[in-house]
Amino acid sequence: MAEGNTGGESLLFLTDEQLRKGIEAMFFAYRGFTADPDRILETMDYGRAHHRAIHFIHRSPGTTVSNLLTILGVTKQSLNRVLRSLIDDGLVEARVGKSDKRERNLYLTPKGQDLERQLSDAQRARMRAAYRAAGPAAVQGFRTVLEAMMDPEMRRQYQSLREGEK
Amino acid sequence: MAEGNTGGESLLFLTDEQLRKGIEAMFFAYRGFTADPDRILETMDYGRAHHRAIHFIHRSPGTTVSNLLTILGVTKQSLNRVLRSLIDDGLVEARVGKSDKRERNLYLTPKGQDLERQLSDAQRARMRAAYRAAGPAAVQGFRTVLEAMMDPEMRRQYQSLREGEK
DNA sequence: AATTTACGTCAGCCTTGTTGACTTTCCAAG
DNA sequence: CTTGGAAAGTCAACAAGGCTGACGTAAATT
Repeated sequence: MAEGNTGGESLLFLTDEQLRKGIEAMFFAYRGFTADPDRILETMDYGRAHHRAIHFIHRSPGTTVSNLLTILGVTKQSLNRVLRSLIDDGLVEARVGKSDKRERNLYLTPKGQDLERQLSDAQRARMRAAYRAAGPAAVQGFRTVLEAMMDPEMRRQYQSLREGEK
Repeated sequence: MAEGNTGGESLLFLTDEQLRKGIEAMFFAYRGFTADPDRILETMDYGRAHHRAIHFIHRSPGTTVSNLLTILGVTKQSLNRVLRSLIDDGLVEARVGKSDKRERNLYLTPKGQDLERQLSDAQRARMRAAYRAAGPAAVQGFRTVLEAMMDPEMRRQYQSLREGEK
């Protein structure tokens, strides 16, 4: 980490100007981040809300509705509208919980997995290109800052989602 | 770019898993990023759209409506609704263009500047905390990756907005 | 048996995005 | 000087996706 940054670690010069640049970088980058999936989604009858649901169901197959509510941070009425259309269209399957029959365990159907693939391929392609252009050290810094920017509760969600990985 | 990825980090292992982590980091971090201004805005009658307009008017005083349209990427009808409420509430002033009288040059009134301060103070505080926690090298990487993630046109917007700085 | 939890749903509201159509103003080129 | 077209504003209608509140049902928990 001994970067060419003004003598070792030094102090951070956090001028308002620098911070404002960071803020705008987030704004413009997030637009790019969602642009590709958005283009795919709008050809179907879906939006970003469907994408988010699909992403996290793919990510944690068998997750319950209330888990999803916590992660997405929306009301059940709002999620239900989205989930309903995905189930009706045969992209998501909701199985009654085995141990607790009040719960619904959510899974992507093969059709749902197809769409998930399309969407995440597009999003990963952009992320990959950005990572390549920026280099490994930058990637590390990118993730570090983003993690520090999350609300504590969301950081826990983010990190706990990483537990299951190899 | 002399590709600094030769350093101890070796080649980039861009597994789908790593890319997915980056994607989720963006998702959760953006939530944190907007959380503080959102809380302030909801006490008034404003939303994120008002925040964006205020931000970029503050940023480039005297900018025209069509400049703003390009930067924000929305329709004029959508922007107009937001702009109208800001003008009616006395936060924004629209002066008829001096050289071209069809244009409207937009400025924040003192009242508008007050709100801008409030909002950006909140947002900067979080950004500052994240930067401090992550360190200077991480900040550099953060900005580099975000910039690489933008659409080319947005990157130009982002960079041209930086020209005027000292 | 009573209460709580998980989920679904109906109804209605708001913000913020969209199209399409139309007008006014005004610069600039013919 | 006339006219074409750009810039801006406005009206109307609509959709996505947030929200609240109220209510129902089945299952688990106490």
